[in-house]
Amino acid sequence: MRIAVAAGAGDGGELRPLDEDGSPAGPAYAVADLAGEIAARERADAPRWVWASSARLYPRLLRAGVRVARCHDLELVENLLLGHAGRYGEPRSVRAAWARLHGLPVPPDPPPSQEAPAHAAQASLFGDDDGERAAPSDDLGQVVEVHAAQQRAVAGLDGFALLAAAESAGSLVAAELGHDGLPWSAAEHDALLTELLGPRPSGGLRPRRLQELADRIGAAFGPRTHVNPDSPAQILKAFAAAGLPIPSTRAHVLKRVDHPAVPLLLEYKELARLHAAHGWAWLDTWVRGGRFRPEYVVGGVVSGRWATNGGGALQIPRVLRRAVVADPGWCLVVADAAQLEPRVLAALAGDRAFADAAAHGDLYEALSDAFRSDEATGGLSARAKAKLALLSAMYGGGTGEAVQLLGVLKSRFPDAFEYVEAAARAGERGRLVRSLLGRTCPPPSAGWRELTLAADDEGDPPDPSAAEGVRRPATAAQALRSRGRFTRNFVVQATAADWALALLGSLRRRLTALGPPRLVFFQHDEVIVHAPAELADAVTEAVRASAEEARRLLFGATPVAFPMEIAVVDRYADAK
DNA sequence: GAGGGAGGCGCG
DNA sequence: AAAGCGCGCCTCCCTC
Repeated sequence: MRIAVAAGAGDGGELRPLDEDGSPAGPAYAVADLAGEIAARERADAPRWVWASSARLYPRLLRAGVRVARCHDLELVENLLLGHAGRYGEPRSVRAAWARLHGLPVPPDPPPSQEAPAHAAQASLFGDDDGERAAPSDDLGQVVEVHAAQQRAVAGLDGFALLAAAESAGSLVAAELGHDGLPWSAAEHDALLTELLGPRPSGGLRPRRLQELADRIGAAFGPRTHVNPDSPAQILKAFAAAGLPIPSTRAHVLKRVDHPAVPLLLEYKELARLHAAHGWAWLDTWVRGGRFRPEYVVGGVVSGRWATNGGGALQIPRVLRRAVVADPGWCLVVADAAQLEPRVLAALAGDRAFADAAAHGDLYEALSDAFRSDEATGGLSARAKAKLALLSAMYGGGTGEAVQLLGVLKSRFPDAFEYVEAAARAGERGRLVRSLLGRTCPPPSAGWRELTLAADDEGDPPDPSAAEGVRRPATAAQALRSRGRFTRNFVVQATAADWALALLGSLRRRLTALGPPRLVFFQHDEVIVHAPAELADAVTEAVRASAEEARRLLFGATPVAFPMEIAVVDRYADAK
């Protein structure tokens, strides 16, 4: 059973029961308390809720204490359908979708980010929690019509029903992650910063440790020399003046330079980044009541990975993991899909030998026999060679010694090799590639087509569009290779995202059955569940069962295993 | 003073 | 030793 929902401008809204195919199964009706009505119908029927956008609607329900099991997120599904049709980036709102159905002018999507938590404090000045109440109310007729059209479209595309359901489940998870928050100890965070940087400085001053390093860096270049270590340009100049010209100030470049300033600079860079990106200012902005509440953006990455809006939740430095601490009597179940992308390739390609190697344990170790005899890459262990070959195949690398290793991969695991090669060739021809469930890569830009059509053999002209200021490959050959690397990687990364989404949906359902445990973190191939300590084993089992369910949903009877590395800990830093 | 590109680095 | 894919977000520094 499905129920379409249109949120009103205030607390009310309109609803209408639907059949699976989207046709109305009863009359529309209005209610004054939408959250209350949804709670009641959820208890009675647990329908699949059909609404414009979980990101806009569901936080309001969560604040009212209402959780739902299933939904159909029209904006996210519209986005998937548009992408599949090669119309990536067209407006995805219900209004826009409805206009397209009727051949009417399509309104642009409202600019994102107005509902970001960072702006919530500002918005509340105007009596507005996070902007959703100010949004114009949904039109129930449009919701019903767009949903029916989507159901027809989805039914005609292989895998898409699962993709739409998984993306929608993801939208519920994302809102719940933002609502529940990651347990975060401000005291631990502050202690770590103080340990590494010195006490919190007042004003905009550098912390003591950074100032010391900055002074010593200047002194290393000469008496009374002043170099701002935050300025790559000044650092380059200082090294040039010292007779050591360097192409950039990246850490790996500096490491090869013999100069007393180098170790100081490397330490400065590391600490300065921690201070700037995750220092006291971050703590003040993002942590409230012992929780870090990032805003996840489902489908924020073309491959189907999630992005976040502010707070950098997907880039939390490893040193800060000691600030992620379970509540007393609770634990963190930290679970990580081991070697997910090469396993996905193994399952996708149906390469018998490769899939057998991926059937259990350490995939790279299992493959390493094939690379043991390779002489070309001296120092590396056979396992390291196997890993390098795989990464090169999936990322489109393969310069230098990796060329040799790719040759081994090609001869020993031809189907796996061919799978990514075919994706690369498709990309170079300007074609679209898709994940297993049908998520589709964006088409190449007009500039790419122009460049690659204009000069399709060697001797490419310099890029005439450079004047536009857009960073572009200089030659057609570069553009082609770049696009090939993108599509080559897309098929693997996007199918890994399919799998992760299926995992999340399954795990969410199992955790709901357990009661108190909550998903509190998700990062591409890793989840954290916050649970009462006595439920740790049950949660661990739920994670394993979910990984297995995701494998079966995507790949059926593949021999490829998707093992989870799971740790039950008090703090995130103690996992692996 | 805002805006944005470049350089750099955090995560997977 | 580094590189090949996908991101967000910091500071610097230049342009408008």
